[in-house]
Amino acid sequence: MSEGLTVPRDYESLRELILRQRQKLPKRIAQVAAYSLDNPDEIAFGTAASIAAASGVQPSTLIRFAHHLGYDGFTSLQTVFRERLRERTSSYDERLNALRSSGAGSRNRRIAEGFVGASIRSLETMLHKLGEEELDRAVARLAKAETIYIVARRRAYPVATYLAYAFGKLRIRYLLVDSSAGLDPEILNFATDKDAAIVVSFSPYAPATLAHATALAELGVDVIAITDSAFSPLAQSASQWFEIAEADHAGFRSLAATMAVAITLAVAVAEARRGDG
Amino acid sequence: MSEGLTVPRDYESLRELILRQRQKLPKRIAQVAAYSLDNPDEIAFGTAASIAAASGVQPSTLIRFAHHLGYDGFTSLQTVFRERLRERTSSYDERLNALRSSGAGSRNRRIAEGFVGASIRSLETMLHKLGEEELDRAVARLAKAETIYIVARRRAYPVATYLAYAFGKLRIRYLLVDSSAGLDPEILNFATDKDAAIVVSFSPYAPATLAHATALAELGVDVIAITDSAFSPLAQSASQWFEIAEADHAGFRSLAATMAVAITLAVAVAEARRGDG
DNA sequence: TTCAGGATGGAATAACTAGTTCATTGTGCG
DNA sequence: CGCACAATGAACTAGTTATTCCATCCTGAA
Repeated sequence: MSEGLTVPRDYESLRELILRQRQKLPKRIAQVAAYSLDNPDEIAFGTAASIAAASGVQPSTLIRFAHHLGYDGFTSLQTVFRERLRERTSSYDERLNALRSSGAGSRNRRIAEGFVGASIRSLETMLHKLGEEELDRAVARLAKAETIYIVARRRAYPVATYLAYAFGKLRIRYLLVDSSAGLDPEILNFATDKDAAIVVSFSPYAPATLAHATALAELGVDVIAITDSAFSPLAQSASQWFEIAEADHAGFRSLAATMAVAITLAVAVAEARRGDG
Repeated sequence: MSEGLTVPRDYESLRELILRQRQKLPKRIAQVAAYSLDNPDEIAFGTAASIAAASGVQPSTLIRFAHHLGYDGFTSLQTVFRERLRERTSSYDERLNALRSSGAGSRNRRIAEGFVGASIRSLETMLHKLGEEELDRAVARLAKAETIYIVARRRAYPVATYLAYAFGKLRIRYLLVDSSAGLDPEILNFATDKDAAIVVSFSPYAPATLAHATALAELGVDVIAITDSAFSPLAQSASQWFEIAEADHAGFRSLAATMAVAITLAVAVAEARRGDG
C-alpha cells in the first residue's frame, strides 16, 4: 500500500490536517500529535525511539500516528518535518552574516539591510508585547469618540499624517493638530469629554506635544498615548498608553511598529463602529 | 579520547575552522569539506552513507573528516549542522500562524497581526528586489545635489515628512513641497539642474505629484521616483525609479518598505557626502 | 454482563547505521 | 631508486533503527 495522493507534503498542510483530526484521534496518538506540533524540530531530528520517549509513548505509536494520517511509515512523516527546516528562509542574522563574510553587498545595501532588520525586529517585538485587552480597551474608547484629535511632532509626525490619511479614508472624524499658524491652543479648546485623542511622542519628547496632551486631558478628553517608555511624561496625562520599543540602525529608530499600531487602531475603530451602527 | 574543548559547537565557528584548514586537508577530505559547506542541509539530514555517495567518497572518509576537525565521530559533527537549522528563527508566516491558531486572539489583535504580517512581507520583498547598482546610482545622484526636493501626497505623504525629519537631522539641505498656501509652482521654479528630487507616489497617482515631477524634470532636476509599478506615470519624468510592492491588509497597504527605502537613501546620502568631504 | 473491535504495550526482526579494521594505493624525502 | 607513512577503499562489526506482530487492555454497544 502506498500513501494516497492526498497526504500533505508540506508542513503547513500537515499541521492543518492534524488540527482538523485532533478530536477523532485516540488518546496516545493525540498525545503524539500534540507533541509533534509543539516540538517539530524534535520530530525532524529525532529517532522514533527518542521521540517516543520524549512524548511518553511507545515507538510503535509513532508509526500508528503516521499511518492514521495516511503516511506509509514514520519515515515519510518525518520527511515533512525535515523539509520544513530545509525550506525555511534563513534568518536575517544569518543572511547578513553570509553577505558580510562573502564580502558582497555594497555599503549602501548594508544600510538598507540594517533598516529592514530594525523594522522587522520592531514589528515582532511590538506584536509580542501588544496586550489584547489593552488594544480592545483603546479601540473601545476611540470608537465612541465624536472627534479624534491627532497630536505628534518631529519623528512621530509621519505617524500623525498616516493616521490622518487612514481616518479620512475610513470616514472617521479627526483633527490633526499641526497648524503652522500657531493656533493649536484655540483649536484644542473646542475639544470636549466626548472626544478622544491619539498622542504620539518619543524621547526627547516635544514640549508642544506634552502641553497639548495635558490640555486635552484637562478638558476631559480620553488621551491614548503611543510612546517609547512607561516613564514617558505622556503617561501622566494619558488615560492609556502603548509602549512601543523601536529598534534603531545608524542612529535612526524605525517607525514600522508605531505605524502598524496606528493603522491597527484606525481600522479597528472603523470596524468597531460598523459593528455598533 | 573525547573531543577537545576547542571543537566548534556552532556552525559559524565550524565554518571558519574548515575554511582555515582547507589547504592542509588531504584531497578526499577536502572534497568532503567543500561539500559540507556547500550543502549543509544534506549533512544535517543525511546518513554517513548517503552523504558519502553524494559527495563521491567512502563513508569512512566522513568519519575521518570529523576526526580531522577534532570531533570524536561523524555524529558529533552532524550535531553542529543540525543545531544550525534548529536555531534558525522560524519564518514569519509560521510564527503568525502559531499565534493565530493558538486559539485566542481578539478581532483587534488579528488586525494587528495582519498589518505586522503585511509590513514584514513588504520589507522582505523589497530587500530581495532592491538592486545594488540601482541603489548606488540613486545615492550618487542625490549626494551631489545642492537641494533635495521632496514631493509626496496622500498615502505617500508620511514618507515625505519622514524624509524631511531625517534630512534635517542629517544636515542635508532639502525642501518639502507641501505648502498649503498653493505656492508650490513658484517654489519649484527655484530648482535648477544642480538639484535633485525624491518623488513618492502610488496608484492612484496624485495629479499634483505627477505635475511637480514633470515640472522638476523639465528644469533639469534629477528625479528619483519611489512608486509601485514600472508602468507608473512617474517613470516618464524620473531619471530613475524604485519599484516598491507593498503588501496590503484590510484595504490598507503597508508603508514599511517605502519608509525603509526612504531612510536608507537619506542615511546613504549623508555617508556618501561625509566620504567625499 | 458479554462481546467485538479498536487501542495499546512490548517483544521480535530485518534492515541499516556509524564506526573499525586492514589491505592497498599514493606520495614525499633521502 | 626505495623507504616510511599518510591517504584511501572496502569489507566487517556491533549497535541502533523503523517496522511488524501479537497478546493484552480498554471501551462502548447490545
